[in-house]
Amino acid sequence: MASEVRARMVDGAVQLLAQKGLQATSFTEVLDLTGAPRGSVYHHFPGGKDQLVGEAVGQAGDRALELLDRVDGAAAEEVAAFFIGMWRTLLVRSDFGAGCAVAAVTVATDSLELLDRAASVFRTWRHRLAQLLEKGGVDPHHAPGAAVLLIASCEGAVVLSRAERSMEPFDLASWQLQTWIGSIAGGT
Amino acid sequence: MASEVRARMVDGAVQLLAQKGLQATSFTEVLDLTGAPRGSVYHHFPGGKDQLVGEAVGQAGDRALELLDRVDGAAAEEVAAFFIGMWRTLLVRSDFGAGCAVAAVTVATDSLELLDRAASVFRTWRHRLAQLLEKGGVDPHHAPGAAVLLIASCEGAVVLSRAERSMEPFDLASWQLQTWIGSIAGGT
DNA sequence: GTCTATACGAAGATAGAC
DNA sequence: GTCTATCTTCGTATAGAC
Repeated sequence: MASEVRARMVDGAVQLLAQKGLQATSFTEVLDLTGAPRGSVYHHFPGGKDQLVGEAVGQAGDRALELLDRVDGAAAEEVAAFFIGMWRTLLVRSDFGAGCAVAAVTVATDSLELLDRAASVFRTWRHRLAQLLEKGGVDPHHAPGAAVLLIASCEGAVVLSRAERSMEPFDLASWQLQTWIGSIAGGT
Repeated sequence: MASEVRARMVDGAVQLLAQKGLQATSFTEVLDLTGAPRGSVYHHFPGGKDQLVGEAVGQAGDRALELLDRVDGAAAEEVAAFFIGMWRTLLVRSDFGAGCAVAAVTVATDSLELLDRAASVFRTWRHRLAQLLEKGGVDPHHAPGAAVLLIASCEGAVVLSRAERSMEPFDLASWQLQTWIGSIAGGT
């Protein structure tokens, strides 16, 4: 299939963004990682690197969103635990080598379009998470706030744990988070 | 003075890291920003870019630490509010153009030394913040956890707000954070 | 769709004069 | 301490053949 190579390149870009950041996500690296043919880079991505990275950001956003479907209808505590678990798994599997691809782009790009793409992903996550938390028992008034704090905390905790190459900061932060979610979900 | 130029370069590097990330923190950019003379780059930083960036990370860490001295002895709620306020000010003053220099390095470097430097900064922040929170009324058992969550949340919230170019995510997250701190500080 | 060749710029780094 | 010149490597991007 024609787009198989294309899809692999986008996936590879997601991985590289998460692991090495925007700079190191060069065509050369993506090609090395995916085994995609050099000659077809600008065939698939006439918009160049920004297009590839933009699609990678979208891809990373979609993937997380799909995963969240698994806890649709679950209790708020489980929703939070699952979301936290997603990030924890990323850290453990990559041995602290990977973080959030979307955040990596956000702090390193000078393109407003890429920034908009990242913003769009974050907004979608926030919305979906708030929806799930509300369904799971969180006061509708508090759900949006709980969703942002959950996302922000995980994003930040991932950075701390990557720097320290230890789960300790992440686990410590997520523990607080979980008990907090428990308190606003149960005690309304 | 001899080290004046040097200090300006480190400060410039901090600023560039926060605004444009590790890649864009090149000697050229630092020189343009600070007006420092080209010829003395490797005189002041024989270790090259990594040395400059490493010192910038340390500098950024120290600066935040110094600021925190202002709330030594204050109530936990005030300590949290002040820490949050530091990040808020950064976002507002830079019009969402700047974030955390330490985090920017963490997600983009492949140097273990730089990662260690970043880890060291985060650990110092955690320790100092926990100390202040404890002094301000937080249960000693909970202080370290509260400190990590505070730092992680702010780091993440800054990223969300930079992407969306709006204070809304940051303010929403910090609001949750403040009420939470209030609950663990007052209600022990 | 994929190849090779190539243009162009920018980055990090070094050497030697002043 | 600072300057200029230069080397090397790597990145993005384009052109034209297959």
